[in-house]
Amino acid sequence: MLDNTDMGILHELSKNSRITMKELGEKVHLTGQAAASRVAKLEDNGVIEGYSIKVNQVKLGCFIHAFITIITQSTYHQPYLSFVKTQEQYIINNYKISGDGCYLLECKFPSNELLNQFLEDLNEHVNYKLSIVINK
Amino acid sequence: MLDNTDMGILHELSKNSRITMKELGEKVHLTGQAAASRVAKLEDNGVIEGYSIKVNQVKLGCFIHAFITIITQSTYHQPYLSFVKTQEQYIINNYKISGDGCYLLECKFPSNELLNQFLEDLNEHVNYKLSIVINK
DNA sequence: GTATTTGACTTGATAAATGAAAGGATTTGA
DNA sequence: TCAAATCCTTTCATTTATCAAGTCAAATAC
Repeated sequence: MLDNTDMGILHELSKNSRITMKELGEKVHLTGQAAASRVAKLEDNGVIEGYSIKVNQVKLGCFIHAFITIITQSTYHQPYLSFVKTQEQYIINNYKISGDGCYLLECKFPSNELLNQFLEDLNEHVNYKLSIVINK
Repeated sequence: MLDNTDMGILHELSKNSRITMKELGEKVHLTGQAAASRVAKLEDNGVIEGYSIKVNQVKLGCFIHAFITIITQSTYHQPYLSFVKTQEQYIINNYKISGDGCYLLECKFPSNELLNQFLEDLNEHVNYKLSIVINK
């Protein structure tokens, strides 16, 4: 389904998705037009889901990057899920997981105060274990 | 430092980083040239770290998305870190964390067999707790 | 209070990329 | 063997990006 050229295209676009089709073509030994049509095909069949940017959260004022393992006593998760929806500014991802916990919440916070407030609010619905990212 | 227009630019580029500067300008009520110069400034001061794509890992044959909490008995982490470097094809992120464990490893695997092999190899250096992502 | 500087934007000209259409290899299947 | 399909290249018209002035307003200095 995908050949080495396609993998090369995905690799190059992962490094820099704003590259021109002409440059991309040069990297994988195609003309710009051929590269563009390959990329269009990768979009059509859903391999490429979208184009995004990497934002430096620290420079945006979010110093704290945390993973929070969610443990629910209740089998009724809706209160937790509703709460998460109200906290979108802090949430990067909410994974439903198997293993140690029901959900793994990836979050960012601009201060310990706001993290503390978030945890207090969170604790009204579920228990949790907190892990702070020190380095990547 | 960053005004609402800059936030709008970051928002639009997060949704689609391949938008033309002309279109981006229209969305935030600027000319293409003004938008391009704002974006250049955001790149220069490090707010925008890069441009990337979202790849559908399932379509690439990686069905299993896992978080592995790493617990080391030894204070000497180098064997683990060296091992991780040899397994780049499976590793999405390796976070050093505080809390329950020393590292949080985000991985993808094309099969249970390869996950199993990975865990066996991993277990030669450290202990771990495995969480499989069911949903996002 | 006026002049100067600075920053952010617009305009306009030029260079570059994109998109569409046509055509040429190569492969596939009847 | 022939026809169809796939993938690529070439060409050209159109769109976009880039660079250099030029405008405007606010801040700063004299």
